[in-house]
Amino acid sequence: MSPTGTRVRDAAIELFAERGFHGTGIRDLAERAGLSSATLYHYMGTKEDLLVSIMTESLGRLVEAGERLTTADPLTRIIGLVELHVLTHAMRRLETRVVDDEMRSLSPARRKAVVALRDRYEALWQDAIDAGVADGVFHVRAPRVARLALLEMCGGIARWYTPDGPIPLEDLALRYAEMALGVLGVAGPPPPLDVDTVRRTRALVDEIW
Amino acid sequence: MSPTGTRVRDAAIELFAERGFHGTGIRDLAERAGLSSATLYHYMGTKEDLLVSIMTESLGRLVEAGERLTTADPLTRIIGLVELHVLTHAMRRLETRVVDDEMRSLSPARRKAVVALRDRYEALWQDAIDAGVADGVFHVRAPRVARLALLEMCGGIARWYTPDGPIPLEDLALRYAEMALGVLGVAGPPPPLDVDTVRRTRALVDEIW
Amino acid sequence: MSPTGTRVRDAAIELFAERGFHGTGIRDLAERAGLSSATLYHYMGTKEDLLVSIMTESLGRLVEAGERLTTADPLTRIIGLVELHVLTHAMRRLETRVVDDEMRSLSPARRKAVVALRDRYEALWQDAIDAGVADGVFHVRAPRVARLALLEMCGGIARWYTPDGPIPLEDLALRYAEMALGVLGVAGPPPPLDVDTVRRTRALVDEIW
Amino acid sequence: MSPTGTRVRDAAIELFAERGFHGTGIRDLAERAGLSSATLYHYMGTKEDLLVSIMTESLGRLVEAGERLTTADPLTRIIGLVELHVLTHAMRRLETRVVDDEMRSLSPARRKAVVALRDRYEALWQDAIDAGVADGVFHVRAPRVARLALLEMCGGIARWYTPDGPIPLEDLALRYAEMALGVLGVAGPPPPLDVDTVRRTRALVDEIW
DNA sequence: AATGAATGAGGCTTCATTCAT
DNA sequence: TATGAATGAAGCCTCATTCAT
Repeated sequence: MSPTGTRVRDAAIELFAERGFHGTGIRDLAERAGLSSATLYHYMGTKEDLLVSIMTESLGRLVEAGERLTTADPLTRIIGLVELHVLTHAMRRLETRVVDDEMRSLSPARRKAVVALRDRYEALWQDAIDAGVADGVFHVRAPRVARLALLEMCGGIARWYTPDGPIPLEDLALRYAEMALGVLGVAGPPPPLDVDTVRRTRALVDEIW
Repeated sequence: MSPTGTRVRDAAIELFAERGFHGTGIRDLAERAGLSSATLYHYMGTKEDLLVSIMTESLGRLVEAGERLTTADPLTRIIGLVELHVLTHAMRRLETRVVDDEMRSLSPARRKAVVALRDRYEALWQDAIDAGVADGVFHVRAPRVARLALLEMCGGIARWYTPDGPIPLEDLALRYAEMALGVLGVAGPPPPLDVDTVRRTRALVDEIW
Repeated sequence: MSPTGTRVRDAAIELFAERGFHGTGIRDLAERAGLSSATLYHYMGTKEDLLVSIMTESLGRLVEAGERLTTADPLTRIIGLVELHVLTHAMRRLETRVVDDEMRSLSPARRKAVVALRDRYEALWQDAIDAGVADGVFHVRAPRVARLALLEMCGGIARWYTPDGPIPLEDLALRYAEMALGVLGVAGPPPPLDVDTVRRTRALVDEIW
Repeated sequence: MSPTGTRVRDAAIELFAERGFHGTGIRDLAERAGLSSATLYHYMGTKEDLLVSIMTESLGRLVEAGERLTTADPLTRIIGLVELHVLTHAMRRLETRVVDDEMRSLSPARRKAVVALRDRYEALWQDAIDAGVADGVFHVRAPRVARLALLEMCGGIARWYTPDGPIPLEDLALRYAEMALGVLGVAGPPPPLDVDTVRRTRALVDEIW
């Protein structure tokens, strides 16, 4: 993408995240990107097209990364997914917030494809949870509820994370992994829960973003 | 409040929850309430006043209910808070979504008071968690992160709950309580985790709403 | 219709006739009607709705008047139709110009109904012509072409007529009737071609408009 | 003119005729001509310049052809003018429609010259009609009205003609000539009304266009 | 010869709000 | 209590045009 195109995109991510899609005007976008509002339209279709492309790209990357983790055993998988989710929601907090919050702003026609992508991603979580329950390593009585709870819990970091906080991001990822295992009823801190795993997940994130 | 006033309020809750504050027009509100848009202004101040009053009332009740739970020991308290949060977010899912999602739509001037109320509520959680950690009954390495994670996890039910689902609400509250204790590193299912406690919490909700 | 509604309508008729639909801006309409452009929208739907309603009403009246003439013999009928067409295009020259010129400005969806109405009206002409040919009173070798030529010829008066001109309108109607009979190959001026007939047709116009 | 210049011109004729001047955007023109909208400006001045040049050239040719017919007697002249008008409006229906319909789209400054050209052309008609009336070969009571009616009638062919129709163009020209003589009150089919005359007029058209 | 980038002005329409009745 | 009428500001988007490359 051209540098200006990137500026438009970045402006949209910032503003949609801060003020919401409907709270962001075309003039706001133009001002943030340093363009006239007419020029904006050289770099996007409609405002909704811009939103869709942001969501699609972000979710697409998340799906791609998530699918790389599906080969491992359920425990390793869920740890990887938690780390992936937490890291991306911290490192890309603006665009992930847009994905998580602005689904409702899409027109039905455009929503379909985005929801399908999100469902693919959530299915990775559900599969890992179900497999862990089947293996007896997770103990939850309502696996679907657990998935929803975990996604909400881990994604929540995008609502408050800043790199200036007292806890380094890799440690935060570990804390979330511990909490997630608690949610899933895993007894005691299992071996894969160390910083090296987090770093491997982070490398994955860096590769795909 | 007059019956018509209630209709306006309910319409606003529904629409703000579904489409967001900026996605909802005065005309939408009027139509949903069965009034002309001019008449609307007999029952509200500005659109933002309406939002503020919805948020203030909802949060006010949550705070009031939460403060009734502060006498118990940390474990009982956190269980009560989780149940309270889950029950209200399920039973009043629209208005709680408005509270959770539309803070950013408030002008700075109006936001202050609402944020203060929310902070009071969240402090109840933080106090309970910190007390539990001090007592050695909770085992978390980042108590502030745990609070944020728990609130996000429990409030998330408002994004998907419907009374038609397969799991009765009281059971859901129990599941969330179990997951919360997992997050907090509590070992084994403790005594207060039964349906009677949920029912007591529900009675509290019914009393205050 | 409310007085203001009528002002909006009249402004639209004037401007659409003078500058065309696409050459008329919403601000032009508002200014001509003495309103703000926002207020305009209390009295119309979209700009296209306004155009459609003008065309539909005008054509509707023309059809209604035309259908009152279908009982007579072909010669009397065609004379009546010519007089009707000429009188309306002179007396209502602006709205008839809009009807005749702005069909192409309608979106396909809206065009359908208007074209159907116009076709109904033109069928009255074709039927009269065909009947006259069958009766041997008209002598034309291409009746469809004659219809098109006559309509164009008679409607053309809307492009130049002004009440201040040297020839009174009723005389103009007679001149057009004479020319029309010439087009249709009728030999010699037939009896019904006098001012009394024109006055009867004019009474019909006055009744229906 | 360069081939590309011709493409631009042809695109403009098509679109101005179909959608009107104000209904045609620069982008539409560019797309139809297969160029970018910036490149368009290498082949034209402003959009209005393009319109003016189309109208001027078309009218100029009409005037030139019309003036070749002024030597004959009134009857032959009017027949020639009718044939010329009908043939050009059928063979060049798009550009003649632009001439006939888009005069109002010209700014006053540019309109003057075009109107002058049109007036020169219409004077040819008026002169022929007046001469015929003076000679006693035409019988019309309002010669100016007859001119307006004839021009409208004959030019109308541009609104519906297609080469695929059931009647060959030369026959159409004859039909229009017959109708025109009817309008002018000429008794009986006079000698010059045959296909050979039409062919001569057609040759004139082919020479000048 | 050709175009991507740029823009001020304006396109149509809706916004939240007020006020006289 | 209720609303039709009214509006300045703003909504998203396209306009015709210019210019550096």
